[in-house]
Amino acid sequence: MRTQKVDPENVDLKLFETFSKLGYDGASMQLLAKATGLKKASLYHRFPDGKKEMAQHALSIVEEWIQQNIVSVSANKNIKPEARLKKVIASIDELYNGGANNCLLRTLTVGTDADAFKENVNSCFNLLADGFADIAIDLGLSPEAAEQQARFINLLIQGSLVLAGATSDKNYFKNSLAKIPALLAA
Amino acid sequence: MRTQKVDPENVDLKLFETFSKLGYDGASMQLLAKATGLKKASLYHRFPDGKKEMAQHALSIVEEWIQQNIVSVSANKNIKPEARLKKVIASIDELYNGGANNCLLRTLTVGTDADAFKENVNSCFNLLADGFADIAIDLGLSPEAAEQQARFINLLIQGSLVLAGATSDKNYFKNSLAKIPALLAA
DNA sequence: GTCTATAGCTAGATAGAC
DNA sequence: GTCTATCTAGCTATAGAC
Repeated sequence: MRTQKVDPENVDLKLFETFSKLGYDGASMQLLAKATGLKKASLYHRFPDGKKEMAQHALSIVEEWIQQNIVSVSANKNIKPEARLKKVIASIDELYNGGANNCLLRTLTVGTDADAFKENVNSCFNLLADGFADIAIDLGLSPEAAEQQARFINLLIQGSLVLAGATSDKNYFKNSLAKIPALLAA
Repeated sequence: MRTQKVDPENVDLKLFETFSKLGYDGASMQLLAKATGLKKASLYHRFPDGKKEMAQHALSIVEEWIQQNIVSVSANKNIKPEARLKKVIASIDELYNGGANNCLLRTLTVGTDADAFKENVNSCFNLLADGFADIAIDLGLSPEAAEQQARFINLLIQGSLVLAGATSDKNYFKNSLAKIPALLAA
């Protein structure tokens, strides 16, 4: 196996960023090639099933990110739940660049091939909710209340990103993140 | 002027629906033609500036809808604010088909030509917020609190539509609508 | 005002040299 | 593994008959 001349992790990042910003239909192969620094044919070498595979790969990157930065952290009983919550909120702040970035889970649910991504998008939202619910339970909420609040946090984040993007006012996002601790208090 | 063989209002509706569902990049001229029942060339006759004008037109339809169903109703002092609120919530429920439909204001903010629609999308969100704030003030909230809650309602609606769409669970939307009255109580 | 036909281009995808 | 060159199909948009 030859050495890859372009760093795979950077390719991953650029695919994620481009699909997040432009959605599936808006992210053309030309733009993806320019963003990654690879020619189109090279992208097809890495992703033989084409653009759909690239978007699915971007989704899988998000799923791994959620596992590592939300689910694993949320389940770590060695850390106080308050501290875990602070960590996952900081991670989400970073993921969305303080509210400046779109969410891939949202942008991939609109377009001609939205159905192809729905299952994986749904499972990402479930993972996120599971993470928040884990912390909420350790903070003293009932499992039912924890799940309900965790789902509401997903809603707050998505709504704030839509409004922040549409109005260029990141405060929607910042304010929503700030509300989370109170929502999970017993 | 010859008679238009295809009802303009139905064309408007289909443009709105198609752009809402698929976004700007996903709504191809072919699909728009099929949806409206007009051939591509006929669509260009009605919208000489092409697809961008069609999307802007769909946006303007939404803006008019908001004026008529939210802003005007919210400002109508002849009706009790509680009743006005009920009406506008019912209208929003209808607009989004109980949470089954995407929001055009959201889908047009993602894609290669998102910048072209940002200003009008922003003004639609402002109109919506103004409507809710109007009612909130009449319900006894301070102007500052009214504006803050009205913006939060926009966020709730958008977030709930994203989650409802991604998970096929309309309860996200229904529950968010149900929360609105309490949010505007003095 | 609507249509058929088509121009001109870009899309996603592939072949084969290196 | 990456590239140039290219294919076909789809895209937006236009010309011109009716």
